[in-house]
Amino acid sequence: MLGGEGESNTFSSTKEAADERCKSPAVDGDDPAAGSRYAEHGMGADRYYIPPTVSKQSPETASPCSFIPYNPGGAVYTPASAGRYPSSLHLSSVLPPAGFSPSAAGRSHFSSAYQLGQSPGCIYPPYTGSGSALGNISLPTGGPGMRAQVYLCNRPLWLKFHRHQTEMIITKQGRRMFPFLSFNIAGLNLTAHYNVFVEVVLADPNHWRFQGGKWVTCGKADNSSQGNKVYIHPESPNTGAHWMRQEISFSKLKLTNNKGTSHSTSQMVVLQSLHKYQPRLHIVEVTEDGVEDIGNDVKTQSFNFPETQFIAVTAYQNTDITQLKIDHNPFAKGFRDNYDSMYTAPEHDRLTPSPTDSPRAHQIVPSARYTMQPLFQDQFVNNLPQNRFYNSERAVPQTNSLLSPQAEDGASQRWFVTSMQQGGNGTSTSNKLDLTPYEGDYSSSLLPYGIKSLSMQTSHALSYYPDSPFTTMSAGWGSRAAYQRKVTPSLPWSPRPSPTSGFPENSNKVKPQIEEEVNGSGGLISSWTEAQPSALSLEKADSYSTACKRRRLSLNGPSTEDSPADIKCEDLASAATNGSPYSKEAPSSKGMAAYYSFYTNH
DNA sequence: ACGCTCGCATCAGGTGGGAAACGG
DNA sequence: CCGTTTCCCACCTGATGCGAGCGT
Repeated sequence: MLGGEGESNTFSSTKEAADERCKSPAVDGDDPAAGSRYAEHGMGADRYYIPPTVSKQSPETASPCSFIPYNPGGAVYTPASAGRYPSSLHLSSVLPPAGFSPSAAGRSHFSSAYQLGQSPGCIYPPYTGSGSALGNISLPTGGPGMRAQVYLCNRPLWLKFHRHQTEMIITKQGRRMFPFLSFNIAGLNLTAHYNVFVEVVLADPNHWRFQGGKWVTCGKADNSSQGNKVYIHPESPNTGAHWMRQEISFSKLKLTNNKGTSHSTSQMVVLQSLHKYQPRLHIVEVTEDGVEDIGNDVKTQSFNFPETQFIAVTAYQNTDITQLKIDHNPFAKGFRDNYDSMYTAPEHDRLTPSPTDSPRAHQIVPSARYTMQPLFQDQFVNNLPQNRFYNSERAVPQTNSLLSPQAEDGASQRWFVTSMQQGGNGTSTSNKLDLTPYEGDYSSSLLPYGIKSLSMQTSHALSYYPDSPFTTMSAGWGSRAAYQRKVTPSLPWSPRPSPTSGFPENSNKVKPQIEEEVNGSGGLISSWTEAQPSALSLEKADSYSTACKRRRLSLNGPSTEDSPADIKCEDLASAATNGSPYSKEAPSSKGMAAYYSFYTNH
């Protein structure tokens, strides 16, 4: 582990230094797993795995970063009794269940590969716009094998949920995750073959229960969990070029509590209700036929994203989570209480005509509804009338949020460079990477993004949740329908070299994510390659969002996500990105002007 | 005539809510 | 008794198939 030890040692201190106001009682303060006990004690015993996600930043800089309880959140509990997890777990990746093969079978342990030494100043190598972006990646190490860079595409959405302690429904037949895991990968060998899979491991040794409006521990976790814990991406194995070409979505991954399921183990991950889990991404270099070189740990890399931690439940406990799910998951649209009214609202009640100028939801450009939603919805989500949903102790005070609405608003005005946490392997530098984005409360990070502009032209990865290319953007759903509507049919999934020349067109693919972050997760925003436009949109967006907020609060009018305003927002977001939902081409300046104009006029 | 695009209808499947069932 | 789990429901999305319209 490169520097893993050193980093881990800073864990507790950093945590303490973390800005308390940024902590979410639900996920941090009350989270036993969040305490340093795991870091300090767990580390000693290889029972606990504490990803070195904490940087050695000074308290000043670390505080803001603590917005996301990385430290505790990144902890992964490894039941001593879980034989499937090798003892070598210490500061390393957890070995996949024995059942997993071929890549994991027989492995003694996963390498604690140093996952990208992404320093605040070199998060992403500038994208040149020509040739292969990959070629420009500066590997943190000069050792054998390339170190992958993994980015959680829909991180903003995850953060939103994480603030309230994410819950995932598990059912006998299996329930998809929402938000689902979606990554962008860079730094792989273009021609080498890799298996990409997600493993869901216990995040802590506790059994949880929702009491008094928050999650509290309740005894010990059942370590005797059995069943599949690994979900291998259906496209595995495949070339590095393939994996880097577009988002790697795990939207089909299902969670179940049915240990007996064997037929669909490939799609189901067996979990236990009321236990906290940490998804972990593994990238294993394999031979062309999918056989892993068990003798080379360097070829295995793991990544943890603490914000993706969740508690498995059979029924939602926290209404905040429920509302977030409803607000962001298109399949739950039917539960949006103002779903009808939002579309039937009088024309005059609209801030601006929708693109189609139709009052009916389905007549509104679908993309508008989805794409936009995330862009500003967050701000509404946390500002919904309190009586809208809460009627029981399950309701969690808004204070549970890491940031108060005000804080979030403020944050939304700042730049935030999306960075993916890396760190799974207990690599140290990952911390820096992760935290950097949040540095200064998202205020100061304005880093050029280049790499993740890796192609995202199609949506196969997220064919179902079309957000595909822009999943990121809208926290997961934003880009949906419209984007894929006229998008070229998905290319067949097959290993093939990633056209280096293909990057340019997608150079801004990740951009949407930024947009999402503007309103999302407390106003996170990333600066893509085009800082200027984004900044502008952000500013206006913020302005608009304020108006929307007022509107919603006072009038309880049209829903944020579906209102014409949203459409505009979406358009704006789209326009601001190369991945315009209406075309693969970069938005025309004209279009941009129009969008900006909208904000200006409102 | 042929091929392509578009719109509509249909169907499979995903979603949370709520009530009933289950179990400690 | 209470907390948890299961099942069913209405609603929604997305994929697919089909036919109409249009251009070559």
